[in-house]
Amino acid sequence: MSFSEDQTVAQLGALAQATRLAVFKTLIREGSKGMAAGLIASTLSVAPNTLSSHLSVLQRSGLVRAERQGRSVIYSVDMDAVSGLIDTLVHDCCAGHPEACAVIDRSAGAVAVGSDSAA
Amino acid sequence: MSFSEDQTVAQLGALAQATRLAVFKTLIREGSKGMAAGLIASTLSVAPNTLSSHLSVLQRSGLVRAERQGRSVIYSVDMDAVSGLIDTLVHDCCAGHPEACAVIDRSAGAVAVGSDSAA
DNA sequence: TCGATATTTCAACGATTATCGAATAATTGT
DNA sequence: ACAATTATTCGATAATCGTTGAAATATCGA
Repeated sequence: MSFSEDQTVAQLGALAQATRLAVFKTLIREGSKGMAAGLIASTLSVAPNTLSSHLSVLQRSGLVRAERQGRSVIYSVDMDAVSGLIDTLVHDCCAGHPEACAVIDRSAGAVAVGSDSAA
Repeated sequence: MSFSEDQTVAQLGALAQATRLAVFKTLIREGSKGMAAGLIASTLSVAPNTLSSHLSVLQRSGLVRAERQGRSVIYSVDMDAVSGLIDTLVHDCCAGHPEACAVIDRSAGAVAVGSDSAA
């Protein structure tokens, strides 16, 4: 269920750019309903062709899906992939040092570390 | 307590490179005791000067700290920064759609989403 | 089929990145 | 002061990245 190191790097890289992170956040907000490429472009004031290349990076990383719908292409976040990425990060952080995760438990608030099903 | 978007991008970018992700994992495993730059270099078979530039990226992002100890420079992970990054990611994922986080809760195993103190 | 809409692809460019060899600091022991 | 150890900085180079304008593709409606 976990990701290869290469894929993790690709997914982190996909989010490690201001425009793409903004796209990601926008898509997350839209949920499973997704959003058309053109609407994302106008919402974020990004040129359609520039956005297209960013969307392709996000899609290639697996964090985002695309589905043609008439003239539009609807993009949406693959929540399983996102949770997998977060899972990988959290798992790496706890590697060999479960007590290190206490920090995450405490300061994050929204994240609680429990069983180790992620191994 | 949260990070600016720029800092989030910088931190994701710091991890979005194979060598740096390997350094990060190695340092996580060493915990608060940290590890000398040279030892990291030989452990990962990376040239000292190349590693130095990667360490500087990690340090500039805030994910990693450096402390001079005699001739060596000991690097260690700032767990607060790591938990902050994970917190930010999780928070973004839940933005406006708390039910989306159910996926994280289910598939991640090690991550459970509870109260929304991250807002 | 034609024109309009929506998106992607292509070629080119400047900017950034990862790596290397060599030179430069900083620290320690003699 | 000198040599040895540890790490960083400096140029240079090849590769990758983000953006742009123009052209191409796909879909729909008249």
